[in-house]
Formats: sequence, structure tokens, C-alpha cells
Amino acid sequence: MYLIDKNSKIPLHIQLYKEIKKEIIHNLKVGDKLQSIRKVATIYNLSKTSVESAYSQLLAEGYIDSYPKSGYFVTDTNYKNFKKDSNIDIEKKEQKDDFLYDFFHARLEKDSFPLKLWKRIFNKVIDESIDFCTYHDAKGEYGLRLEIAKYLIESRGVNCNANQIIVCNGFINSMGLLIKLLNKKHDTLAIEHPGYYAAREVFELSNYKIKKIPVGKNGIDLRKLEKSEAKLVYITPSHQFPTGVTIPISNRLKLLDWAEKNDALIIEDDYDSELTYETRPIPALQGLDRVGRVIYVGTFSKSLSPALRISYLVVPKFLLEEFSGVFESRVCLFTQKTLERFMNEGHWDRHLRKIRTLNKKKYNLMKKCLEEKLGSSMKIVNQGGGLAIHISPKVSFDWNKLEKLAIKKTIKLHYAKEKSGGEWQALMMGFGGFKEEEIEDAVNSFSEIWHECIIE
Amino acid sequence: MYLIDKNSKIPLHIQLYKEIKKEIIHNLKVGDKLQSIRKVATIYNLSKTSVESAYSQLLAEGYIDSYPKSGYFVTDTNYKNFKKDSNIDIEKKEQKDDFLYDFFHARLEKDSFPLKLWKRIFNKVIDESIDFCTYHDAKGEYGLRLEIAKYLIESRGVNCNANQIIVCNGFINSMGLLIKLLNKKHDTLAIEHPGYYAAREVFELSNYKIKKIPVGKNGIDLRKLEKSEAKLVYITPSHQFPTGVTIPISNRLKLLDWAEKNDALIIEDDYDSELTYETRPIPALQGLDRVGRVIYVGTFSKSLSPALRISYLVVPKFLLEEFSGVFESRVCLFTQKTLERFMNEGHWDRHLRKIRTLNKKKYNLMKKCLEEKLGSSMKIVNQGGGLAIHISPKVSFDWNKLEKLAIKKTIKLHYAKEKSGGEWQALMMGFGGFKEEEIEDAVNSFSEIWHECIIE
DNA sequence: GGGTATTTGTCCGTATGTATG
DNA sequence: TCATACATACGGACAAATACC
Repeated sequence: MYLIDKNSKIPLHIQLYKEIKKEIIHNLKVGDKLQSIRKVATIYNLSKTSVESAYSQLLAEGYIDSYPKSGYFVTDTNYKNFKKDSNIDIEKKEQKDDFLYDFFHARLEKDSFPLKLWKRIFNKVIDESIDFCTYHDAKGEYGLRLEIAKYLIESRGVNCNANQIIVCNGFINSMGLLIKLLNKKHDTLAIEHPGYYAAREVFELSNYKIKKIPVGKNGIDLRKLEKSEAKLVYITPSHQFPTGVTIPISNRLKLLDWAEKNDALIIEDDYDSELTYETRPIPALQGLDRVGRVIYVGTFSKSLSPALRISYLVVPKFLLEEFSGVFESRVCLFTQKTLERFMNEGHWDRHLRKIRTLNKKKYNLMKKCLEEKLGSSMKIVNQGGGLAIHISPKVSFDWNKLEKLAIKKTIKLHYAKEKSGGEWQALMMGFGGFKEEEIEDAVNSFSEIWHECIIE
Repeated sequence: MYLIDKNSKIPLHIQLYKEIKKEIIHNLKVGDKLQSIRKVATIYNLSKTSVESAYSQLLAEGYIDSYPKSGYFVTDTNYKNFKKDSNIDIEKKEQKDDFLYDFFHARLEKDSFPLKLWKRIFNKVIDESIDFCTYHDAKGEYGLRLEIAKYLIESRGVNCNANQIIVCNGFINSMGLLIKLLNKKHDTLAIEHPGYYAAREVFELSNYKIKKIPVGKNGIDLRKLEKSEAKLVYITPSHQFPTGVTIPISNRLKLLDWAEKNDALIIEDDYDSELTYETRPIPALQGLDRVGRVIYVGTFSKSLSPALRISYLVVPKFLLEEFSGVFESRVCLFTQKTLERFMNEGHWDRHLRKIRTLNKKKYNLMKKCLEEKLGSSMKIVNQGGGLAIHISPKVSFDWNKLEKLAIKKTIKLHYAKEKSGGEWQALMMGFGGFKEEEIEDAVNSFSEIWHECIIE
């Protein structure tokens, strides 16, 4: 006896389908005959179509077989699987630690992702019924690569075409791919010091030897780079991480010279180019490269959403062939197509303009608040663009106490501790993750613990 | 065959109306019966209403007559001369290097991806406004990992919990991650021969030494595996690729013994487990493992869509810590969340049941067609599950000619050429990518060239 | 045991409700 | 508000399998 509720919101054929499925799983044996469509329709006062459609769903899912003009019979494929009687020993989800304020520089403001828009575009994309059943271009969808190339040429002065773009799946994936390409020719990486730790770690994990090259006020020390004899260097020329310095044009040319003479390669990470708000943004180093020694690395994680998992490489043409072979597309096709359309319809440009304006406002506010609250006890170490203001104390200061107090107050601070040449210790007061209206409160909270650490 | 463009701004019923009108004028005779509304709706994936409305317009304009409960028939008033040669703007389809028939085993039937459903669930997910602005769990979303664990436990007999699952971004990415983990402890991989070339290539690319171990009728040769002294082996125990053999329980236990004694690891690739249709599927090797020597590899590419880029690893607990650190989430959050919900609401189970049922049907049809068309000139090499029937000629046969003819007819054939022990050459007649109604035509076309290659 | 009435799956046309933009 | 597209629900027509006389 099936329970069918005519007043339920659940359609009749679905109700019936579920009831019969239950019956098959619990009470019926292989080969048992189901009641005929007409019989069920009569008994439960349903139309034949409803019953028919319930049966046909069960048929499609393999619960029953149909023998035309004869009846429906329970199939032999309803194995009880391997279900253990006990429920899964679900271990507790690891508790994510949450902070009151996190001064990390490369955070995105909550709700900055254009959800509504993304939804609309996604729906358009999915209605276009692309072929989701075959494998796709290993470098990423051509249309998306084209949009990225257009953007890079126009906004970053990069010199490339769509075929040089490879869509990856986040910064680390980009680096991983690169390493796969290079590891037959390179085993040593030169990297700025202080520099981006995550890049160093990826290469270290792949057993690269790391040569730390100091960073001066004109960026990486070229003489020491030359002396290191490395043939591969990772740099952040537009805004050095974490110092924020920019390599001037003269040094850029020297760097390219170095690469050409030594048959070396330069990995240019343009990590925060989308976020800065200079009136005259610095074009990419790659655009100056005439001989194909620069590999350009970019990402949408910091400007759009880290949850999308889209980044890209721009590789010199001579390296292109190496990417064919076992490599495969890395990013969900829906996401690629949606981003392609997002860019193509101009939303990307609009989005960037929006966050740039916002970041400029936030930078000014952050600076004002810091100066007001910390006043003469602090000096600002770097002033350039970027999403953080680096400060250090002008007075005797107890760094250890600061760390402890910050933990106690659940304020996450970020230090630039590495030493390059002389001692270099600063706090990176990032504002990327704060909303405009949060900044004052955040600085206030920080100011309280800061002042406690000043040694009289 | 009507051309219906779902993207077009022209309403579907209008498009259909025009197409049918064209058909009536050019190809149909008075009294010919049109296909039923339901049939057309199914074939072109339209709603019955759209078709009905096209038909009713044709009815109104006198192209067809309706005989209720019986069908629509072409009337005798279709004067051919009033038709204007209006703009024949049928767009050219992009010419992909497409095959007439591709007998690859692991293809998905076109349109098998549940687009509508996916769209609906995606919209639900995006309306929940998750936090898209922070970085997420590096192993993959917890909820999704839980769903995968539930599925693996119940349907594959895998012994795991959600924390052992790591969401990756396709088979090669899974392997890449694994290699990163292992390369400090392993440099040699044992692999079945013949075996899955893509797995071998990934390891080769990472400079692994490869030991090819022959496959017998009980799967990988255990004695030779032992003699190889490898400490890492890649196998496909449920359906060996490409021979289709299954490792029996006795050998599975021996394999696990070997791993335990030699402190070795087993990579179990369960690549086609979702697709097969045996009444009693073979549980995973991993489920027998009591000491944590098995790494289980699975994917959604073959059962749902390769465009999603979702695969997963199940790693033994002792390896888990190694995965923290620089690794980062690999799959678009939207996609993860959508899949999580897709599984949670039971659609995954239903989807699997459907494709299994379909595959069973297709297997039977394929076998029947092959036997009918090739008859005594062929013998079936393997009969087990899987998505291909392996055949080889029983008569003198010109393999070279077959290859050439296949190219000429744009039929893509797949060979199992590798020799293991004795000569072993077979054609893998895969049916995964065909729709049910295509199989007969595909085999017919193949049969034509097959017979030309028989040497009298 | 052979013809006939009934049952049965399947295909069909139609009407109405509902979500979407 | 309106058109479009789809989901839900109804009952008729048909041919083959089955049961019955």
C-alpha cells in the first residue's frame, strides 16, 4: 500500500516513484512483478500517465525491467551495496580560527564578489548548452584566453597573444606547472629577499636550490643576482613583496639583459596589479622583453575571488610546445565560460575600476587613522601603492609582547621580519579585507595593544 | 533532422515550425505521418508544448492535418511554388576534427550531463551566499568530502572518513599531488602491462623509473611484482585497463600482504567503477586494506562530466599530515558546492543508476550487433563488464589496412597492441560515447571496413 | 488446444499550472 | 503584463502478450 497525498506539493508521480522505490528496496525480491499501470492508477485514483512516469523513472534508474505487454519486474541490479550498518565515523570538522581583525594585505572585502551578476551570466552560459561531455582545451578555453590576453595587452602592457596564455588553477598550480616544464633545465631559483614565501616554498618542495637575493630601494640587487649564477629568478617587479618597491625602468632593462646574456628565465609575478590605484600604473616587465625570457604570472584570486581558482601563465612562445602532452585542462568549464563572458561584457573592467577606487579611499583612510592613533611612535616604512601600509616603531618596542597581545585579542598581524642587509622589521598593515567603515575600529583596536608595547 | 539552436533569439517553436515546414515542402509526401509530439520533444530536447505549438501553427496554415489520438499527417495542399528562396542563412558548423564514430571506451554520451538539474542546484547554492572572498579548505569543501566518503563507503566498500578525502582537479592532478607527496620516498613505480598509459606518462614525466609488470588472467603478476623490488604500484583492480580482468580476492589479499611486508604503497585507480553494470559490483581493494597501504583514486570526469574537473584521492591516515602546508584548494568553490548538493539530494545515486542501466543496454546491443555483423570472422576477447568489447579476428587479417581505412572513413578505433607474454592484439570496441540508437549504425560502418581487411 | 476476451506496456494528443524574464 | 518553456496530469488508441473458455 503506497501513501499518496493528493494535496501534497510533491507531484504525484514523484510520490509514487519514491513509494515504489522504497517497496522494491525493502520488501520486494528480484523478479517480482509490479502491479500494472492501470491497476495502480485505478487503486490510487491516479491517471495512467502519472503511474507511467513513475515507472519509467524507475526503469531508467534500473530498479525494474519492462517486458512489453506483460508487466514490470524487479531487476537483479538492486544489490545492497556495501553499506555498513553503523553510520560513518564522521570526524569533527577542523575548527577554523576566526579573527576579530585580520590585517592581511591580500584579502578581499567580504561581499565584494559580484554574486548576482555571476549568477546571471552563469545562467546564460549554461543555457548555451555547450558540450560538457568531452574533454576540452588543455590550455583553457580559447575564448577566455583571448579575453585575458586582451586585458593584459591593454591594461598591463603585456606582449602576448591568446595562444601564450595557459589557464591554471591558482598561483601554486601555476608554479607547479612551470616547475614541471623547467625541471629538466633548472634546479636553482633566485628569489628576492625578503620575498614571497609561498613562491619559495613551492620551489623548495620541488627540491630547488634557493638563492636569496637582497632587495634594495630599486628592487632586487642585480649584482648579487649575477653572482648567484642562477638561471631562473622569481620577482615581483611592480610592487615588490613585501617591501613595496618598484624596479625602475633602467634596472628592468638590465634585468632583461642579464636574462638574455645568461640564457636565464624571469618569472614575473604581477600579483597585486589589479588592486592598486596609482594614477599611472606600472606596466609589466614582460612588455619590455623582446627575446622571450619572461614568464608572466597572474591570478583572479585576489581581485575577483580566490574561490574561483583561476590564474594564468603567459609563457614565451619557445616554451609553448612543452605544454602539450599529458597536461589537461585545469579549471571547471562552467567557471571558465562564465568568466569569459564576464570579461567579454565589460564587467571585469568595471569591477576593477570599482575596487581600485575603493582601495584608494581605504588607503587614505588607513593612513589617516594610523597617523592619528599611533602618531609619533610610528614611522611609515613604505608609502607606495599596494594594499598595506608598512609601519615600524620609532621608539623602543617590545615585539614579543605585541605578538602575544595580538593573539589574546584575536587580531591577526603580519610581520615583515626577514632581514636583508640591515635589520628590517615592519608590520604590514593590510586593509584589503576591511570594509571602509571597519578600518577605524580595526586601527583603534590595534592601537590599544600597540601602545602597551612601547617601552618607556 | 531539424536544426534547432537553443541560443537563438528566435523562439523554439518558431524555429521548429520553420524546419518542419521546410521538411514538408522539400522531402515529405502527401499523407506522410509526422513524428509524434513526444518523440520530437525527446529527440531535440524540447518541451512537448513547444513542439505542439509548432504543429498547431502548421495545422492552422494547412500544412498538416490532425487525426486526434492518431497523429499528424501531411495534407495535399502544399503547393511547392509559393515558397520563396528566403535567406538560407544556415550557419556553418565549426569543423572540429570530429570523427564519424569514435569507439573510445570512456567517452560520455553527449547530453548525458544533467544540465537543467545542475543549473537549478547551482542557483540554489549561489543564493545561499557563501563566503566567496576568503580562501577555503585546501583539501576541498568539507561537505563535499563527506558526500564523497558516504558514497565510497556505501557503494564501493571503501574504508574511509571525510578527512581522508582530498578533492583534486582531474586524474592527472591527483597523480601530481601524489607524486609531490611521495617523491622523497619513492623513485620507482610498478605498473600493469598492458596498462593505463596516462598514469605511466605522469610518473615518467616526474622522472620515475617504470617497471612494467605483466598482467595475467588474475591481474598483475604478483611474483614478478615482488621480483621488481618496486615499493609503489599503480593498478586498476576492478577492471584492469585495458584487458578488463578482475583481481580475485585471493590475489588481493596477497597484494596487500606484499605491500605490508615491503612497506610498499598501492595506488588503486577505480576509474570505471561508476559506469559498470554488473549485478554484483566488485568492492574496492582499499576496503580490504587494514594497514593503510592503499591510496584510492577516483573521478567524476567519466561518470558526470570531464568539464567539471573534479577527482579525488583517499589517502591513508598516516599520509595525511604531509598534505597540509603549501597545498591549496583546487576546485572552484561553486562547482564543489553544487556537486555537494547534487550528491546530498540523491541526484548522484539516481544519475549513476541511470547510466548503469543505459550501459547495460548498450553493452547487450553492441554485442548483438557485433555478432550479427562480424559473425564468425571475429572472436570476443573479453566479455566482462566495462565499456568496451574487445575483439580480435579469427581469420587472416590486415591490421594496417584497417588503420588506413578507418582514417579514411573518419572512424576512430582503439587498439590494445601491447604485448604481455604472448602476442596480444585486440580492438577495443567501446560504446560509452554512443547513444543507444547510434550503436547499430556505428557497428555497420565499422563492419564495412572490417570485412575489407579480411585476407582470403 | 485453438480461438477469443482481457490485460498490459506503449504511444499519443490535450489541458492546465508554474517559473522565468 | 505577457510570451515562452517546461512540468504536471489526464484519458484515448493500439498491438502484443496472456488468460480463459
